[in-house]
Amino acid sequence: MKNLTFKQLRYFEALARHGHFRRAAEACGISQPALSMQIKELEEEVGIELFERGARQVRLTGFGEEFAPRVRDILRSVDELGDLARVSRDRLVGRLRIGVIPTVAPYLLPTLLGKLSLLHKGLDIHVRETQTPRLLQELEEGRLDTAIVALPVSEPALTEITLFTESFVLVRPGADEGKPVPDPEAVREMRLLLLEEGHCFRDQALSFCNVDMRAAPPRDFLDASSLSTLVQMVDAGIGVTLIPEMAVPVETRSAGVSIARFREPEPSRTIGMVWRRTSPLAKQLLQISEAVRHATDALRQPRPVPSATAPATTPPTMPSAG
Amino acid sequence: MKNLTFKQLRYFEALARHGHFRRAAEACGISQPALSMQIKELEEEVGIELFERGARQVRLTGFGEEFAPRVRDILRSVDELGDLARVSRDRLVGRLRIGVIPTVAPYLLPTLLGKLSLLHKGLDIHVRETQTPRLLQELEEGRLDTAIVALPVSEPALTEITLFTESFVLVRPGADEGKPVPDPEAVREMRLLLLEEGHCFRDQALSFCNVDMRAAPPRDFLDASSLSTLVQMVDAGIGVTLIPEMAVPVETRSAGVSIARFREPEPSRTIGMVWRRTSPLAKQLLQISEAVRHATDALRQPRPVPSATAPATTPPTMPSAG
DNA sequence: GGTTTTTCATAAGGAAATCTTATCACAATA
DNA sequence: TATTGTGATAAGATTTCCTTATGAAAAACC
Repeated sequence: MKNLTFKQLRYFEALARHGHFRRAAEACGISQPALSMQIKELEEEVGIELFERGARQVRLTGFGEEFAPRVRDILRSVDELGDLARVSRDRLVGRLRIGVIPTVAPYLLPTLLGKLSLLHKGLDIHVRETQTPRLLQELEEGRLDTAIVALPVSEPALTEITLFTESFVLVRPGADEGKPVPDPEAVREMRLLLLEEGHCFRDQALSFCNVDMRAAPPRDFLDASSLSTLVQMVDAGIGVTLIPEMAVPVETRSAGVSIARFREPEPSRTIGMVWRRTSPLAKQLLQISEAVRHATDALRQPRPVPSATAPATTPPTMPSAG
Repeated sequence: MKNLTFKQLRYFEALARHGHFRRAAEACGISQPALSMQIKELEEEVGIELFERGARQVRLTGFGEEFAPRVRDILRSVDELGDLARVSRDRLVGRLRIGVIPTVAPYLLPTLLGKLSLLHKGLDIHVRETQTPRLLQELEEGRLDTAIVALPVSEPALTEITLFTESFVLVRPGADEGKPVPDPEAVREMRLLLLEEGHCFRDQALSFCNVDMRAAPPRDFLDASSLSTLVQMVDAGIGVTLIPEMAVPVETRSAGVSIARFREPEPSRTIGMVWRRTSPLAKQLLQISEAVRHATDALRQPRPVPSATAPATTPPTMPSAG
C-alpha cells in the first residue's frame, strides 16, 4: 500500500460506477489505456483483483465490493478537506487565541468579542488576560495568535500595529470637581493610587509623574489589582489615581468621583496589536485590528469627561515596557 | 483539490509530527527539498498556509490544526484499506454465493458449510438451491460465484471441475430385500417414481432406463419434488425409485425400504463445480472444491449399501443438461 | 560584532510516473 | 465468417517527483 495514489482510487470509483473502461476513462478525462493501467496497478498494489473483466461487462469482485465503500469514504473525506479549505480561505477559522492586557480587557472585550464572532461565524475565540511580558512570551511560543498591548513592544520577531492612542485622566474625589487640574509634579505629591507591580499602566502613570521607576516608590503607594479597585479607593477618599480614557464610562458609572483632563501635553498611551512576523494569519489579523479599532471608536465616542483645558492634539507616548 | 496526492498528506503528517523539515524528510525517506516542495504544493492546493515557518521551529497554523486530524483520519482509512487487502489476500473474504442443485444440497451442505466457515472465518456464505439452468444463468449474470451441478454443463463461458462421481441405487420396498436386481429395462416396466420436471436427476434416471426423454412419459409417473418424498412414496408401496449414493444414509435412515446396487455398468452421475472462466476467485474456488471433495469423501466413506455385484470401476456418465 | 551553525527555500538536472496514440487479442454479434 | 465492441499491451512523449547543490535568514557562538 506504499504507492497507492488518489488517482487510482478515483479511477477505481469511476470504473466501479460505470462498469465500463472506456466510459469511466472518459469520465475521468483520460484515455482508456491509462485507466486500464492504473486499475491494474491498483490491483497489484492491493494484491487482489478488484474487477472481473467479462467480455461484455466489467463488474466488481466480492473483494471489490468490500473495497468500494471504503474508497468512497476516503474520497468523500478528501472532498471535505477541500471544502474546509475553501470555506476557510478568506475567513478566519478554528481557534483564535488573543491576549489582552488587564487595563484594556474589561473595556474592549465585550464589544470586540461580539463583533468578532459576528464577523467570523464559528470562530472559536480564546482570550488570555495577563500582563504584557507573559503575553509576549506566549505569543512567541505560539500559544497565542495575537496580543493587544501598549506599544511599543520593540520585539524584532513581532509585528506591531497601532490601534489607537488614548489619554489618561485624573480621578479624584467628587468633592474636588471643578478644582484646578494639578500638574504632574503636584500629582506626585498627592496620594497616588496605583496598580500593583507588573502592570504597564503603573509604569506609565509613574513615568507621567517623572518618578524614577528604578528607585523606591516615592510614598506609601497602595497597589490595587484593577482599575475598578483604584476608582473605588478614590471614592473612599484614600487618594487620587489615573485611568485611561477608555475606562471612564465603565469605572465612573456610579462612583462619587470626579474626572479631570490634564493640561497639554496630556499623558497617554498607545494601544496596539502584535503578532509573530511569521504568522500566516497576518491578513486576517489585520482585518481583526480594523474590527478592534471600530469597537474602540464606538467606546470613545461619548466623551462625558469635563475638560479642564482644550482637548489634546499630539499627546506624548508613555513608556510601555512591562 | 484536483491534484492532491497521498504523498502530500503523508508528508504533511510527518512534518506536523516532527515540526522539522529535515527530520520529517528523513522519516519519509526523501530529501529535505523534496519535502519542502511537496508541502508548498499542498499549501498551494489548499490555498491556505498549513505551517508557520519560524526560524527555529515549524508549527501548524490554526488552519493546519484543523486540517491535521482530518488528514490523519484519511491516512488511517487508507491503511485499513491495506489491512483489508492483506487479510484477504489468500483468503476468501466477504460474500461467497454458491448455488447447489436440490439433489445434492441436502446431503452436501451441512458438512460443507461447517468446513467452509471454519476454513474462511468471517466468510459470508449465501446458498442458492435451484435447478441447473437457473443456476447457470445466475452464474453467468454474476449473481452467483460458483455452482455445484452435475457435469458436463458444456458452457464455453464456464470452467468446470469434477468433484466426484457417484452411483445411483435402486430403492424398493423393504419386502423386496434380497430379490434379484432388475436390469434397466425391467425398471422401466416397474412403477418408477421420479422427481418433477426440471430436475436433472429425473432425466438421468430416465436415461438409465433408456426412455426417450422427448417422448411422453411411458407410464403414469408420479412426480415428487424431493428425493425424501420419493423414498417415502416407495416406503408406502407406491413404486420404486433411484437415488444417488450420497442420499442413501440420510434418506433411508428410518424408512422401511431396501437398497440395491445395479449390475455393472452402474448408473451414475458426475458432480462438479463450475464458475465463470473470468472469475478472479478461481484460485479460492479451487481451494473450496478441495473442501467439497473432502466433505463428500467423508459422506461416502460408510457404505451401508448391500452390493448385488462387485463395486463399479468406470461407471458411464449420465446426461446432465437440465 | 562578526563568524559559524542551523534551517528552510530555490534551482537545475535526472529518474520515475503517467499519459497518449497505435495496435492487438478476444469474444459476442450479425 | 466478417464485423463490432471491448480491454490489454507497446512505444514514445510528457509530467511529476526527487536529488544534489546552493542561497538566504536568523540564531548561537566566540
